[in-house]
Amino acid sequence: MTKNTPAGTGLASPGPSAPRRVRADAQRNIVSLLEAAKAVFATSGVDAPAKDIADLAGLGVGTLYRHFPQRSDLVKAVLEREIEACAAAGPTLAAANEPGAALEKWLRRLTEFVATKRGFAAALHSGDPAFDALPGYFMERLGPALAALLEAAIANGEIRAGISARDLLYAVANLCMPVADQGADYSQRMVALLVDGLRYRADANG
Amino acid sequence: MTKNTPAGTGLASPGPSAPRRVRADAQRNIVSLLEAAKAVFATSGVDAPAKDIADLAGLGVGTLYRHFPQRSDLVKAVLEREIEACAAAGPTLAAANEPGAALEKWLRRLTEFVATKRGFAAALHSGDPAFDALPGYFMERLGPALAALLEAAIANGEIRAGISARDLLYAVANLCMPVADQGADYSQRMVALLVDGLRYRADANG
Amino acid sequence: MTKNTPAGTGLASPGPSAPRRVRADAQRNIVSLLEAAKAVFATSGVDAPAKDIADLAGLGVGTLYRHFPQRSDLVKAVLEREIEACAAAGPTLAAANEPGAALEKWLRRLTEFVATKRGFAAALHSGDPAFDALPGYFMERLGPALAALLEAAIANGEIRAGISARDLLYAVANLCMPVADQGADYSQRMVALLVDGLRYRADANG
Amino acid sequence: MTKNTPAGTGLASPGPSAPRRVRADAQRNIVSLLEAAKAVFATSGVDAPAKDIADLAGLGVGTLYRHFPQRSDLVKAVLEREIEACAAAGPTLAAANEPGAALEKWLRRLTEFVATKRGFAAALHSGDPAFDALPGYFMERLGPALAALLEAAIANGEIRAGISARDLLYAVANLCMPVADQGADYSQRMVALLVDGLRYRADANG
DNA sequence: GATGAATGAGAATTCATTCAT
DNA sequence: AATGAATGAATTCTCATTCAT
Repeated sequence: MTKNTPAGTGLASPGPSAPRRVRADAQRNIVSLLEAAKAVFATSGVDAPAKDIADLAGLGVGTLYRHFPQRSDLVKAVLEREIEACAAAGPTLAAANEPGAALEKWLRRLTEFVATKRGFAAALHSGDPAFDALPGYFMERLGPALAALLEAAIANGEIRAGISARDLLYAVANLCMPVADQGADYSQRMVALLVDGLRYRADANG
Repeated sequence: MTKNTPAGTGLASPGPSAPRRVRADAQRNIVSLLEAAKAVFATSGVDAPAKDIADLAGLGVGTLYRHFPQRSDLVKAVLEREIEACAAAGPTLAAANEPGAALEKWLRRLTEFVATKRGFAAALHSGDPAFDALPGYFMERLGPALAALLEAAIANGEIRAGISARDLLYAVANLCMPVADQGADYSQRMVALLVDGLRYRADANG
Repeated sequence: MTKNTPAGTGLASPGPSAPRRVRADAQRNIVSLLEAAKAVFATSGVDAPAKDIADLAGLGVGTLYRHFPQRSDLVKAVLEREIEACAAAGPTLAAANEPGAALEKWLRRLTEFVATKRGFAAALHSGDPAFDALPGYFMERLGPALAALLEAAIANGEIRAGISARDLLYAVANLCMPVADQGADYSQRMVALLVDGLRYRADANG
Repeated sequence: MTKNTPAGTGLASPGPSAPRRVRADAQRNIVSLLEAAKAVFATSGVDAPAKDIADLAGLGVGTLYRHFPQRSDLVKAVLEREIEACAAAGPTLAAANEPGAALEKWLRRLTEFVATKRGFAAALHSGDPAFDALPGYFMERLGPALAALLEAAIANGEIRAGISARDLLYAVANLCMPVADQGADYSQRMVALLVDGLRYRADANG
């Protein structure tokens, strides 16, 4: 492992290129850190002091920095699995539903994920250069999944064309920002409204 | 005026209860501070160092704290006039347009204001307790204005019922958060989409 | 005073360009800091923790950083007066002695100063970019003084030509580095040897 | 060999008291570490992070600490061979040259060695107690060599008496400290000047 | 013997806020 | 009223050294 390689979740089995085994105790610590980070992010946002996270994990800050040299590495790792799962849900939903319904369900799922992950939306907006890479990562994984659903629904005449996956993705991320303790389903309602907007005059497509 | 009452814009004429005249030079300083704050907020966000604002105003930080003991007092004061103007535009637009068009135009105006005020949307979300009062203020002034427009459009059968002014207000505020340097009209497009959502199945109202 | 202007010793009376009066208490603090820095530099070298200096001065670190944003500003200020005095001694000695004797005495004086100022020589060599400006400052003030003495002695046939003021200045600075607790006059002996080197075959000049 | 005896270069054949053979692979690692240390010292000085050296050697830090418990052990080992060679050059030069010339040539050789070994001179001066033993080692090996050359030249009337080998050794070490990117031959020029100082009034000896 | 993970004590630096001038 | 000096807690990040694997 080179000097600054951030730790992944370590779940992937070592492929042919895997350069080095992760020691068992280190792996345990990484998991502790991720869990602690998840909890602290939820409580105090992604800008929480590194010490808080290390303390909760019962480890030294040095260990945190060793595995996650950049703050964004930690955030990314915390989100990694869930983003992946969300992306994977796209094809599944598309196979089991009408295109429009698949799109709606997927956006609902995305909303659930982002809205639950308090602090993730915030990280997307924090001016902190440490998070510069996050939006890109978010787009890279979820953009194609959404684009496919979008195209199918448009082709099927259920929604109108003209809105990019990118715009929609960020709109959802934005709508999930917590304000003034809205009810839990505020985000879902607003995203649903957005979807209705997509449906409005869908027949104007062709 | 008690020792720590934050300065308003000083535009209101001293009412019958006004205990103290604002000295002319103090008034000048308040204006300088507001202009400086506006500029700095736009550049560095509402969390910008107090010193930056005081420096730009050509004043000492002490003066800034005298007039605006809380950070949120300053933010509020900076926004006061524009929020007021936005609220006032409601009746005007209602008088000159069909209800649906009036709503749409007003939301466009609101979007323009919020989106331009980089940092305002962020302040709305900052966990900082200093800004706790901001969302309330925002709602208090603009809620009624939007509610009136909403009701008229619903009554006219142009949009469907079921969405509160509060939800919509925050949705706009959220959609105006800057992410990954979207184009300038991203916010307007998303808000328009939201409005289309309101129109979808408007006839299902009755 | 602009944001990062380091404090001088404040001894100069405010000339026509003096933009701002230094407050009396601030001036007192600056003096405390300089004295503390001098003591700490002597003990622990110029890389001593900022906290040590602030503590000794009975002030907060913030105050130290306010007046001396860069470490080198502090070092410079500590040395300023003595470097100045050393430079001033050049003409005086030249007026009262034969050229060769004047040169020798001046170098002796320089040696005394540098050797006493433990840490100064070290600062000159520390790779720390904060001190990048120091050698330049040292040269700028003392270079011309030495050059004048050197030229006079060469013209008088007492020493040979071919050694620059710059080389000699740095040689003295180097010879004053403390090693393995040499006796106090080690530096003087070595500089004297260097001067003898200058005298060797002085008549080869012409 | 006790648990923490630092590794030498391992060149000496195990004497009668050698309790343990150095394993071949350990010997290979020691060589790797010395080469890496040499390179890193040249680049970043003798205070370079231990990790940098271990990485360059392709080994773990633990291995570095096993063989060189103290930082100075490493520095000493890196210099060992060259210091030895320098010491050995004394008799050789003495046999082939007039005493004065031998002295001059040997000092030139010493200067070359010290000046090239960026960081060595610095280590000599670093307040770090880890290096306390270095000056002693330096003196112990080179002092006698220089003393012999010095005495011969004095006896021959070529230089004057009164300067100790110790003083001269440290003077060279000092003059080789890099300042303000002097030209590469600055050190040689200054040492030559010092030697001329020794020659000045050499006839006053007797 | 080798490894590299863990530790945690520093050190630098910033900035909101108070208060003497 | 205005000023801006002082404060020091808070935070980030680094690295020498130890020790479990």
